[in-house]
Amino acid sequence: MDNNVQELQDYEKLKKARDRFVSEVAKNIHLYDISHSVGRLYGTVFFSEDAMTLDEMSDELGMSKTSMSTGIRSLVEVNMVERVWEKGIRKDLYKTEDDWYKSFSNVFINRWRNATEQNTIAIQETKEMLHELNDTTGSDHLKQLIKSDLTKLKQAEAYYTWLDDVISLFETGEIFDIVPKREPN
Amino acid sequence: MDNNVQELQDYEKLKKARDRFVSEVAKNIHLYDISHSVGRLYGTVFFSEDAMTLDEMSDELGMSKTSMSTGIRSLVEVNMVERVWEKGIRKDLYKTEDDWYKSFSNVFINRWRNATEQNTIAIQETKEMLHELNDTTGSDHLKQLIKSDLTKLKQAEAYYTWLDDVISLFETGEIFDIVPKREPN
DNA sequence: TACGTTGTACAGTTTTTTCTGTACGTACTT
DNA sequence: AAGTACGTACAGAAAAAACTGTACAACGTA
Repeated sequence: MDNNVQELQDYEKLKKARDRFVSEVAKNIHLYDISHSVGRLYGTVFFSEDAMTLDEMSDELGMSKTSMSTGIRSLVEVNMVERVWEKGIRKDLYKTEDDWYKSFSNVFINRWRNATEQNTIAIQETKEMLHELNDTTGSDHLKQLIKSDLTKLKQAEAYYTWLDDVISLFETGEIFDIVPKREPN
Repeated sequence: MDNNVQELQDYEKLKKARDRFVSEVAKNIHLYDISHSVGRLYGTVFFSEDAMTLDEMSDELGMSKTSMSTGIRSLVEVNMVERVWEKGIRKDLYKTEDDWYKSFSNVFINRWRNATEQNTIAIQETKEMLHELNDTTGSDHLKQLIKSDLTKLKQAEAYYTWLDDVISLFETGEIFDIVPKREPN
């Protein structure tokens, strides 16, 4: 039937349209420390009408089920995707967290919080090492270098403290008082 | 001489101390889309008393001069490192931008601004494609899917608009009114 | 209990990224 | 003009990351 042919072509067009967006998301998702194809995976699940099974994702993306499994897991870990249950369905089902403010902020906050924490610890430890060295060494030149290093570290430390404050802004949700959420129109 | 031996050991300790910090920076620098070893390179230049030449970096890190060249270039491109001139020195000299607020914010802003822009464009285009399809298709089911897709895209769009606002906060420096810079103490 | 389904650990392969050495262009020096 | 020093383009090597197929454990079903 002609109608069916036309309809199939139309579905193809839908796919194309979706793909335009998914490709772009995938291209930029690395900013959230997520790989390109996991980004595509996210996009695929995002557009799916219903929650998807691993097999469906595998079909849709033409990739191994193993990849889907690990990919989805990493998305679940950062709360961008959640597992859902449906009566009578034995397979695991997944859907994207639909609040982007939540899902993306979340990833962002976790990664950056973690990094600043680690860096701050490293600064403290480095400072300690330098102080100790300063107390034990007899070399004036070395003491001079240490002094200069400490100055640099203190500046870095100040920056990380600030960054930490910024992250808190997001963590507490205060950011939404300053930059209000936008309503879809 | 015993004193010399001791002093050498002390310099080693200085290196170790610096390394503690540099390693951590390198570990987390990927959040700024910079690779691990370019992160180490940054750290090395950061601690150097004087501006460094490519050869010095190469020695210090035990890596090829070619790598130093490309690494430094990428750091210069994102304004984390700058080239400096010193009278009588023919080689290129580099030092780190010492205002971390500037250097890091800069990288961050550029990358994210770029991503949101591209994503927003993609959303617009996808929306157009969907609207067109909606106008031409005869399938009710398809129209339903399109409607659902458009809703999702509008939500994403709202999120990106918000994100764009947030980035502007940093770009304009307004963020510092809200979260003031910290003074090193 | 035997059998089929589903998800994932793991080892090996493929792909991508990073790193190096060579070669060469440019610019300074003599 | 010839010689030397310097930075980088480019091609290939090495390393890292991503992907796949196989095998198996867990669980449900007959």
